[in-house]
Amino acid sequence: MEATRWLDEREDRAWRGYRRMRRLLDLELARELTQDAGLSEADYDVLSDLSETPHGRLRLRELADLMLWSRSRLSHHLTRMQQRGLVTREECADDARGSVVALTPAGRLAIESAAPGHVAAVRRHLIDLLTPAEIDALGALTHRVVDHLGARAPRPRHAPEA
Amino acid sequence: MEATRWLDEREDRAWRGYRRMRRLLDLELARELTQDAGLSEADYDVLSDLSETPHGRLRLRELADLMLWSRSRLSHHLTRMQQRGLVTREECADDARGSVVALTPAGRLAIESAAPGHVAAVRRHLIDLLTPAEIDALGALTHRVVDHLGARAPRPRHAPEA
DNA sequence: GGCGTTTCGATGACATGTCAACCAAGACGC
DNA sequence: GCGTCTTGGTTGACATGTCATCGAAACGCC
Repeated sequence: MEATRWLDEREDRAWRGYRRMRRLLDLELARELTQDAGLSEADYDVLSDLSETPHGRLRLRELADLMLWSRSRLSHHLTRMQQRGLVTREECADDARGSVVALTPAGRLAIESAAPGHVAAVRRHLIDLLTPAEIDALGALTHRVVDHLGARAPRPRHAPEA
Repeated sequence: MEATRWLDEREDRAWRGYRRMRRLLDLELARELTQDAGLSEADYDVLSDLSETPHGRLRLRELADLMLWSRSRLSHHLTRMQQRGLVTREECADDARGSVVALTPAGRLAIESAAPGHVAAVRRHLIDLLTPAEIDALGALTHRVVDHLGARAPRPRHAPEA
């Protein structure tokens, strides 16, 4: 057990800033999204990912992996979105266990109406506040961290554990 | 209504990277924290903020503002932490409505045992992956966004609304 | 002092997320 | 084909977060 390397002043500033930004940005984006479009961020992300696929369709598992959600969470959430008419579940042709999530016309309308406002909010509260160099730096740094974490994310079959 | 300024390739890369990092980092830090210290991130933040004050004490409202939590959320959470013996509520001398949250010895022990491991994890999965320049850039950029958002956060008394 | 307004915190109903258990069906070895 | 193991998805119990409401106390004005 070695002496802890605490964060120095600059590291601490970055870490605290990150956490605070995270929280404030979340609150504000969620607030605007509910107010302007009647969607939660979760709803938006589901609809957004679906709308980016060829036919607005994805296997439940694929969508869950894409969003880094548990299947359970997604299943519960889809049930609620289905009741609101935003998505439907269809049987899967090539795997009788599976189900396919599909965007309804209402769902497509919802995401298409919500997107411009949401993107504008993302710009207003984040992107447009950054210099081009900062945007590139943020892109580089986040992807590096994602790669690092991603490597350990999808735990191998039996989770050998260190 | 003007044409939407969608995100260009670099902006999109930064925005997606940010969201993905956010999620993965959260999952991993939370996982390690529960495993190593039996604390949730919420627990950790409460204990951490308390331990940074002179006597491990804060008014409930102050703590809520500091954490950007609603009072209701904090109140519920404290009830649970109190049952686990990590904090206590005390009456407030100068304001009979108020209550003061105080760290118990067990609470202080918990945060002091958890901190080194948590800081190490933050280093391992984020800080140590960044160059000094990136750390400074992250500090600068996040604080700018926080200032921007903070200005509109604490809604004025009667929330005049635009 | 008395009255209306605001703040503090707690609470209960409800929305959302997590976890473990489950069933059904594919995959694989033989 | 037949056991066995793994995977896909659902479900129910429970943990956590949100929202509206409430009572008590402080504040401000007269």
